[in-house]
Formats: sequence, C-alpha cells, structure tokens
Amino acid sequence: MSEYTSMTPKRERILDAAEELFARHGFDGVTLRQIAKKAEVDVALASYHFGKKQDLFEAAFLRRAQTLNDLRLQSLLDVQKRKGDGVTVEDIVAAFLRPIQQLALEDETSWRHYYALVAYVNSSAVWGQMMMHKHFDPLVSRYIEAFRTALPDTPMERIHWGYHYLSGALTLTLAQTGRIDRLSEGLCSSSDVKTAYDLMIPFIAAGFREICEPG
Amino acid sequence: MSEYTSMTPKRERILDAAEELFARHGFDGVTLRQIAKKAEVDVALASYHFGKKQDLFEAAFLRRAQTLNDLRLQSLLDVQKRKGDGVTVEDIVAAFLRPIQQLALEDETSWRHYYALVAYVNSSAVWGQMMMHKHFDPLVSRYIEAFRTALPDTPMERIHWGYHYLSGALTLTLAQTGRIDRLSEGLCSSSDVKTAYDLMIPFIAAGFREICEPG
DNA sequence: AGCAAAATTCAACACACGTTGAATTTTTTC
DNA sequence: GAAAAAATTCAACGTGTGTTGAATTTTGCT
Repeated sequence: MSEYTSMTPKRERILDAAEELFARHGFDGVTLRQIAKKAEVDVALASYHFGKKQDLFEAAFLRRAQTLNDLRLQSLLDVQKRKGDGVTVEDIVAAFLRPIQQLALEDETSWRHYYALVAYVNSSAVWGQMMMHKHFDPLVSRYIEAFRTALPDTPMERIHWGYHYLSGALTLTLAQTGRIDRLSEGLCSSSDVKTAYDLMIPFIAAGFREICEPG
Repeated sequence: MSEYTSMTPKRERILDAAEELFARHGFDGVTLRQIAKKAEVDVALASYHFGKKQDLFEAAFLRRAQTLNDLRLQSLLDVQKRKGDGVTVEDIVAAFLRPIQQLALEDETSWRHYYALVAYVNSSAVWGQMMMHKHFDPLVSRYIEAFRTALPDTPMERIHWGYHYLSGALTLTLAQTGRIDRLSEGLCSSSDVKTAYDLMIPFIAAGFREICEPG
C-alpha cells in the first residue's frame, strides 16, 4: 500500500516528500534520491520541475507560506476591528498563534510537517534567515506594530525581545521534537497541539506585560 | 596568519573546528575535509582520533556539556541554600540562565559556538533528542523539581509546558541567528547577550507564574 | 642513542551525490 | 487521429564523500 494515491500529480508528491524529509533531516540531510523514492518518482523529475535542489527546498517552503500569512494577517485585522483601541497583549498573541493551532488541529499531518520545516529554517543561521526575513517578517512587522500600540510607553527594544522569546517558544513547539514527552515521562506530548498553544498564549502574554509595562 | 597557534594539539583543533562548523551547518552540512582544512590537519586524523563522523560530532557536543551542567547545578544548589523555602520562580529561572549568560560574556567565541551547537541539537528531531535527553535532562529534572517546590499546587503538566517555553526561548537565543537584528533594523542584536538574558529571566518567570499560580 | 608507541600524513577505495541530455511515454491541441 | 508539447524515465557523467591501511614522522621512555 503506497503512501500516495495515484491521483495526486507527481509534481505535488515531490513537494510533499520534500516537505516532510527536509523538515526532519534538514537541507543537507536529505538526498534527491530519497525524495524521489518517497514520492515514487524518478529522481530526474525533481530537477525537471524545480531545477536545483535548493530551488526545490524553497518551493516546498513557499508553498504554504502565503496561506499561513494570510490567515494570521486576517486574524490580526479581525481582533483590531472587533476591539478597536481595547486590543490587549493577550489578544495579539492569540491572533498570532490561534491560526497555527487551528491548522494543526484540522489537518493531522500535512501542516505539521510544514511547521517542522519552518522551525528548521528559523533555527538555521545561514540562508534560512534570509527566507524568514523575506517571507515572514513583513507579517511579523505588523504584529510588532500592534504590540507597540497596545504597550505605548514601552521602548521598542523590549517589544522586539518579547517577540524573540515568543518566536523561540513557538519554534520549538512547531518542531515537535518529542523532547517534552521524554522529559515528562509521557505526561505531556509534543503532539498535544491543544494544550501547547492554550498555555503558550497566557504564558507569553504575561511575559510581555512583565518586561513592557511600567512598575 | 593562522587561526590556530601551533601550540594547541591537533586533536583539540579538530574539536574546535568541528564545534564551529557543525553548529553553523549541521551534521550533514559539514564534511570531514572542511573540518580538517579549518583545523589545518590531514583529513584522516579526525578518523584516527574520533572514529566515525558521528563520533566526532558527539565528542564535540560532550566536551563542554559537563562543565555547563556542573555550573548550572551549582547555581541551583547555591540559591536553594541561600533562600531555603523562600526560593521563587524567578530565582530558579535565573539560576538556570545566568551561568549560560556569564560564560558567553566571559568568552566571546568558543562558548558561543558551542551554544549554537546545542541549539542545533535541541532543534533536530532524530538523534539530537537522544543526546539532549541523555546529557541534559538529568540536570533539567532537578530544575523541574525545584519549580514544583516553588509552585506546590500546580499540576506537573503545566510546569513541563512552562519549561518547554523556556527551553524554546533559550534555544533560539543560543542559536544567535541574527534574525532579531534584521527584524528590528539594527535596534537589537543577537549578540547582545547582556540584554537577551536580563530580559528573558523576568519574561519567563512571569509566564510561569501566569499559568501555574491559581487565580 | 635507540627503540616502541603514538601521532600524523599519504594514497586510494568503493560509493552516493546532484545534475544533464537523450529517449520514451503521456497529455494536450487542432 | 496526427502533430506538438509536456511529463516522465533512462543512463550516465564528473565530483566529492567517509573511511581505511600502509607509510612516515614525532614523541616518550630507558
């Protein structure tokens, strides 16, 4: 029994396989032949559709980026329209994280593989950062703006560091490494998306308030 | 002008080069020949001293792990002796993070390379997690215990998730990817170790209190 | 000084890599 | 249904990989 139905076009199967394998083993840890094998496709087909290996990686990274960014922008705009000047820090953090949580809850596998890929890119120093900056930071800047509005008397530096801690907590959550499973001896699980984000929102919001609000 | 003095033994130079290159490009992104070149050493010497490539990676990872764990254990014992039953969440977070900060402040490069290596391992799902569990989780378990003592009425699950967010924020900080530099347009810097940890401690402590304390 | 052991280099192996151009099959177009 | 175009496979290339065994140099010991 194959992992892929014969109905999905091979081009898409290559992207699926690339997404999953790149996410798990990184750019250099995956060979085009492994991807082709998982996609049940000849190895030359990846080059035919995507060109160089790096282009295939970027294609896999970009495929879902726009969808995710659109959802998160809409989420921010929604809460701003709904609450006007009364938007709280917790509202913003929730707007940032809820769409991610929701996609993972709706779709068991595809988005989770993609999340691990984003986590890999965000943790990698060299050209991964260029991709994050180019494709995610425009959205993030709007969230930074929102934080500034909600925390008017805070130096921008602190807001940026607050986002950095948020980004770190999120990245490790996206990676789903299974470490919390082992450390807690089964009490918690990386795949428990519900709890992971439900607790993360108040946790991060409180952190923001602590370092940003006077007193 | 070479990067290494002729006084340091070649075995150590290989570890230094491996530490830096593995940290920056991951296990598969680095070749033994690159390491040998950086260490100004023949490529066969790495195999002679360390065996397989994976053994070299583990040797680089283990070299500083014990030192770091010892410091952080002592740090915890110190504050527990000093404050007895009055140890706060913030005390524990500070005990966990201050030694890391201090090493980075004292030593500009070596420890920072190692930190990036730890960040890589902690973010990688496959065999990286086994190394974290084996070599760091024994220490982490003592910190989890300390948190439980300071937050007696909290379900253990929440303490584990709190540590997960702490670990994420720390990991991204250790990675020093430079993303905060670009996002803040130079206002903040990944290499600003002072600020990174000074703000992280109150941020994380407030998060813990938020999700762990009743009310 | 001389000898054994450790450290280091040299040379090479078998293999897997990404990529390409030609050949073949499938799909679309008219 | 023939012709054109796109998709896919086949076969192979040059290159770089980790690793090894033999040769050589350096170190340590008495």
